[in-house]
Amino acid sequence: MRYRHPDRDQIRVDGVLSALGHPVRLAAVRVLDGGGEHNCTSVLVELGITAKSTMTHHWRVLRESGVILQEPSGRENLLTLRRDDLDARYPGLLDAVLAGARTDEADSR
Amino acid sequence: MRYRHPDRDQIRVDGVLSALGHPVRLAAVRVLDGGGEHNCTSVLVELGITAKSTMTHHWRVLRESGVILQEPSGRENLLTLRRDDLDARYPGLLDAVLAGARTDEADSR
DNA sequence: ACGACTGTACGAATATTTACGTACGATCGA
DNA sequence: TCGATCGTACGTAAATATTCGTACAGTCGT
Repeated sequence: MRYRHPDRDQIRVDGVLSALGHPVRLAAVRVLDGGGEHNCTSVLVELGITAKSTMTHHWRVLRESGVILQEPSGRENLLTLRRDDLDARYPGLLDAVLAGARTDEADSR
Repeated sequence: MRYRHPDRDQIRVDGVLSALGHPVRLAAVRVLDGGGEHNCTSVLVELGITAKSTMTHHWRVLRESGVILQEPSGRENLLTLRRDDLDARYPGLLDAVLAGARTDEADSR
């Protein structure tokens, strides 16, 4: 299956913010930002999510808001952060969000 | 009436993002960022919102997520952006979001 | 071909969000 | 004091978001 991703110019900041404004999705984005190759299951396991179908929903939200790319490869679905597009359209936004997530994490421990 | 605002340390980035991830609230924040003194009604009029009670709801979301301050003054409610707190806790985030909103606006015209 | 694996689609249940009307409390000016 | 103004509280309705189970389609290794 092939997905429709918004073009860089079609990305909207309110969509990005509401996509990232959910703990599970923000955590998923942090995993993708951590580097390495990821598919749906590997992130799901890392986050401790129980249902695959729940995660499918979150992937869709992230994909349709322009935050991630989903590329089928064999039976897997490779996931990447659209860092180039986000940095080009919203300079500094993604980094500020990721840094903020680290701040919160440090604070709650 | 006096409101409870979260301390700077209690602000969480997912709360901020989901608060800003709504077109009306993002627009309201842009108005506050524009400078000048604002109360609930002045922003409501500027945004063309119909119901005051709807806006009350959005003010609560923005206040409880730590994005704005609401300070009663006479019969009005003075609204200010918590720029200092947000900049201190999440450097660059607010500016990136506001710049992003301008990018989107320019693109859709 | 077979079974295991990856991920989606769909429907359902639940929870949350959004929007609005109405009523009310507090404040201000005359 | 009276009437107008500011904003909230509450209830309600509708829309959306979240989560999960089940079923299924496609891919891989043997």
